[in-house]
Amino acid sequence: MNLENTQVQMRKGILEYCILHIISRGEVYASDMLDELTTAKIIVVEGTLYPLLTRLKNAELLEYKWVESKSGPPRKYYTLTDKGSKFLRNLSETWEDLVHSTQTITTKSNA
Amino acid sequence: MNLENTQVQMRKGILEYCILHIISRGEVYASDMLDELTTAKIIVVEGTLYPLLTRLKNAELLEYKWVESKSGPPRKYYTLTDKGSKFLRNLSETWEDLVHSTQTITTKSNA
DNA sequence: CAATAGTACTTGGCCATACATAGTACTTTC
DNA sequence: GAAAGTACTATGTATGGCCAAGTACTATTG
Repeated sequence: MNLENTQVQMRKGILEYCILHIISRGEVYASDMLDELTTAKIIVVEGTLYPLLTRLKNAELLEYKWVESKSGPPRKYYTLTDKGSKFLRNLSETWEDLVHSTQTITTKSNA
Repeated sequence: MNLENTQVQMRKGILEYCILHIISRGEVYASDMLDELTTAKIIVVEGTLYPLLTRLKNAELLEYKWVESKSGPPRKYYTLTDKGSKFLRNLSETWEDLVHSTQTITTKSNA
């Protein structure tokens, strides 16, 4: 058990939430997402993102279409399905609750 | 992949953070923690909490002393070690960053 | 037109945590 | 001394993030 481990654990699920959010705002492909996550200081590597997208697609929360690119191979542009939108709304609630609960714990002073 | 799974994943690491925080405020034993977590709407079962405490102790972030109880078996009262305090401070930073990053993503409107 | 570099996506294996479930040990109460 | 309650322990499972290596397509370049 070390700090790095716990930090990794803390990210679990949150990444999924962020990805869904980014896609909910419009069609994007993987590199777009990586850029936005990096800007928000959430560093993600390909080996994390691609499998996640595949899982989300298999769960029918996402769908994609191939779009040809002028500079390289074609790209998968993702959009949310209806199921994905619903899922995201639920997840938002969960996240808000979690943040609130954590705040309750961490801002409580010595009794 | 379903909602429940992701919710479970979201808790990972955060629980550890909350536990450390609760202990940082003074000597407590497991049931105290369960009560406080439940009050904050973080539902935890024994099978999750006890192994976590053992892990934290083995990592030398916690130490405990046995205290006899008037109503049942003796209890382990936990306190943070110096190492634990440092760990908690690091974790606080990680958590704050994560919340902030997530907010950056989720409050961004359609570009 | 091979060879190289760059972009986009894929795959397999590893690890740590949360959880379910069952079990041990001690104390009080009737 | 049997039952109920409290506190802690042990085992096995599943999941997601990560590392690392690999595939496939396009554009450039000598």
